[in-house]
Amino acid sequence: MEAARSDEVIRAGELEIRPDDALVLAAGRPLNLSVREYGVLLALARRAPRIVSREELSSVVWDHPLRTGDRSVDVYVHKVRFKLERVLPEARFIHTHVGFGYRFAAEPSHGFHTDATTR
Amino acid sequence: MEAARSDEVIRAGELEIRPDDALVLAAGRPLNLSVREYGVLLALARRAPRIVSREELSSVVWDHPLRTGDRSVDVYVHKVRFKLERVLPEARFIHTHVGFGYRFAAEPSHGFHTDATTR
DNA sequence: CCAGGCTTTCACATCCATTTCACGGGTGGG
DNA sequence: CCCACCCGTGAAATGGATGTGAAAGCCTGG
Repeated sequence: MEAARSDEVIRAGELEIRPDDALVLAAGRPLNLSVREYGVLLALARRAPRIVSREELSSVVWDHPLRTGDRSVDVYVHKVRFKLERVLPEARFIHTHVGFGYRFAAEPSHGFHTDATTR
Repeated sequence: MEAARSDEVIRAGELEIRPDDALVLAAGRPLNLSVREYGVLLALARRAPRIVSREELSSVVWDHPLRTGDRSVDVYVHKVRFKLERVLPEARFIHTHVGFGYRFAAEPSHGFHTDATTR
């Protein structure tokens, strides 16, 4: 065969991430993510259920500390959310913790009431 | 490099690859591919559904690492796509993942909507 | 030596990703 | 109620990656 692979696979609901293949599957179908989008998703997923700060995301995905006024992390979280919601509307994967950062977890989209899970 | 069992057959939609005979059938009809074209197609097909980087394609098909500025992989992907589309217009087999590489899979040509999830 | 196919290289077109900006809503403190 | 800060979001601006046609170089069978 070819190179040995670590066979790492991250699953959350209908989502499946295969870091070895740079591949993300949503309900079995491959998702087309850009490099940064993929980086953000993977970084969050690997650290679940921890809350990951923007600073950490920046240094991990962008490879440099977060500059003041830089909104790129927010923008990319938004892009990933958008693509995920498109394919898997029934679940939410990236949760905001105001003042702290973001947290990855597959949770049902519903949650009306003062959602205690995301605050 | 690609040793194989004498009965290996890869099928994807109307496409069939028989590595033992270096033969590619499109809807039952043999397709005429050059050595490089065949190499690219086979390498991608064997690694499906993985995303295969240009670097990997270069080392597998060309037998040497990808030099900076070398576009031969892109050119041959284009040639294979062209020949496949000519014979099987209803399906797309080689998908681009910008920043990552190419992925082999038989998918209907007619894109769904503005769906940017899988190009 | 010649012809034709294959391969490589190049130039340009196009598409896409990334960054950056702007605006607005939300929240919590005072 | 006002204000400072945080976050969501659309969109312009920018740069990089990929698609593509064609020229140029190679190789092999005849």
